[in-house]
Amino acid sequence: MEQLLEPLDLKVRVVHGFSNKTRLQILECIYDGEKTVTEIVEAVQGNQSNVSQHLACLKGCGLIQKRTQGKYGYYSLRNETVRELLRLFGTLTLEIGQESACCEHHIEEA
Amino acid sequence: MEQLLEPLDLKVRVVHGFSNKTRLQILECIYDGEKTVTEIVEAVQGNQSNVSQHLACLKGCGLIQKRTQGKYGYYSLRNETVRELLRLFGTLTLEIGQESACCEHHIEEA
DNA sequence: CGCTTACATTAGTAAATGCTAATATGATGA
DNA sequence: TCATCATATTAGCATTTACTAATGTAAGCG
Repeated sequence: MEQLLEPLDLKVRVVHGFSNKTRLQILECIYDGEKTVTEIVEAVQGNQSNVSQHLACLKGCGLIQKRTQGKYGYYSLRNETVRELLRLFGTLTLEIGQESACCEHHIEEA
Repeated sequence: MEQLLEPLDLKVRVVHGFSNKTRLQILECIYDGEKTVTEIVEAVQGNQSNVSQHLACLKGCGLIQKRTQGKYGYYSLRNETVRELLRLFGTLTLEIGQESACCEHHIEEA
């Protein structure tokens, strides 16, 4: 029911997983180990439905994995590569610092 | 005219730069060195206006830099961290392979 | 100068995305 | 088995995003 994706499309999908504030928060909050949905909701101060949707997105993108135990769902990062990417995003963000302007249609210099 | 962004928002903006097919193609096509806009347009088989907009976006996000010489604009990756991130995206994509499902509202398993 | 090349910008639109609110499901325990 | 807790799913809407087409600008050249 789904056709094979060419590598580039696959890559876009993977990258896309990182590109949202809530999802980044989720990823960072499980950086050190698995957490339940409720714990994640608290950590990112989000709403349950919203976080749940983002978790599904992240899982669909392959960035995280889920382990179910009883009524709890435990989410964790997929592997070290994901962790390494998160680290590098931090590094790059520091390098770019406040220089980076706006990405939207109306680019204004700081 | 622009307020300081908190680190997380800055990071979101940076990540966002990577999260589009055309932008990813642009970044990969200048992976090995600077290129002019025309060269990039050809490489990604895009339309000039569209590519130009994405270049502005990438520059705004801080992922690339521009050097102007005469009527030519040469674009190149910002630094090694950007290059490293591109490499890691490739790695992670391979790791995830075709497992990754769809990120949209209608998640269908392959 | 006027034409052409290289690139940027604007406007409008279609599509993708993210959010909230409401509801559903499934495990647990009184 | 009924109530509750943990989580998932759905629907609808508002916002953001990406694309195309048209136009603007500046450099180079005859």
